[in-house]
Amino acid sequence: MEKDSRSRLLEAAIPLFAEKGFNAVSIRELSEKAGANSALISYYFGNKEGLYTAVLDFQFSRITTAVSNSHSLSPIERIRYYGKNAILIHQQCPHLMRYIQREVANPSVGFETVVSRHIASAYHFLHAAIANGIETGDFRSDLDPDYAALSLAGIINFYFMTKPLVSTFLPPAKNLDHAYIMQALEIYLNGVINK
Amino acid sequence: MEKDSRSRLLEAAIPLFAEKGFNAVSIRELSEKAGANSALISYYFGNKEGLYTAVLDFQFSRITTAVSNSHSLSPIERIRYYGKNAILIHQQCPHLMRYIQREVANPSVGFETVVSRHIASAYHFLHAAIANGIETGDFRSDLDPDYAALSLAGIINFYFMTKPLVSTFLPPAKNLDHAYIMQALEIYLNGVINK
DNA sequence: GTCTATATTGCGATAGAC
DNA sequence: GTCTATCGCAATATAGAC
Repeated sequence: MEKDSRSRLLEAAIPLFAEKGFNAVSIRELSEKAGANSALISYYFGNKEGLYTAVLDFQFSRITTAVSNSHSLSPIERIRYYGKNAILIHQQCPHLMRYIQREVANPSVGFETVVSRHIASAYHFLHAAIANGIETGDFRSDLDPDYAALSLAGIINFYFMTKPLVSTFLPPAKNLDHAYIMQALEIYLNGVINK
Repeated sequence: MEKDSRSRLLEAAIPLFAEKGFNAVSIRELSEKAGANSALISYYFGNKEGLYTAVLDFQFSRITTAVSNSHSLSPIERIRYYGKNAILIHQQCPHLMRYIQREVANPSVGFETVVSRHIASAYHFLHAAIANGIETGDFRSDLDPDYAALSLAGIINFYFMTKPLVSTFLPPAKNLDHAYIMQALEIYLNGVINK
């Protein structure tokens, strides 16, 4: 059973905008791939930009749901949880990282209302985990929770951001994501844990 | 004394392409800002794409020169050198990071010939520093130099990539770049040094 | 809700004068 | 080396039939 035109347009837009960017995708190409008429973009989303914002909304909501429901974990467990979850998210939403990159490099109209909020919720998750770890004495007391949170975000997310490029000069591995994240978490945790 | 039209076009293009992306900049806007005629873009660079590639070439060459002439440094010193240098590069070339992001998210025709090579040279610098540190016993022997190099690149560069966004929820500091990089290097070095 | 047809605008590129 | 003028094309958006 085929979905309705609105859904088909939205789903066709996800990989197209991700791979080519907003300007490089025409509503003709979009509607053709969706098997719908190009006039329906204006009908359902107002205009091309409205469709893009709808895609953003759909993609970024995945981030906030990912860092929810992880209370009752220890600081160290929450760090590991973040790393494992990153692998999962980018497997399930293979286009999300492109949208993050595009929005950071060149914010669209939906940046403030959707992008910024979801990124902030991920950041606050990390910040809380580290601040908590400093309190409990698990982590070094000379850490700044803001910088340490950003360091962790960097060591994990830079890999996914640059994966298309970086995997060309990385030795092949059967499970590259897992191998990298395990090593990265090891380095990071070793760097922040109180000894 | 004003520069020639070719130089003015090239220099006007750098911030424009960086901020808006290739497609969102018209040759009319470009030539207007450069104080030159739009027909000169074809005359000097073949077409708009040729101008973009010339800009890429100019921007990315900064990376390779940055990691040259740093022999005779110890592994740990080379790690710190990389961090300090990153601050310097992004101060001197404030648009470079945008080009890196754009090229990673959406490679242009100049990707293989210019982008890929310069990024690789930075990567090899880090890889060599870490492999050397493992040999000398400065760094832990269970490190994989590939993953460890990428971890360092991530902890440093993610900050610069996301700075426009992330500095909105980071507490203000008199020298944010320096403060972050010092903390990040501390975490990283603590994580890789043999104890 | 979906279609065709079209209005309108702006683009990149170039021919040819100077 | 620089300019004007313009060609040809592709883009988004919409009016109006069904």
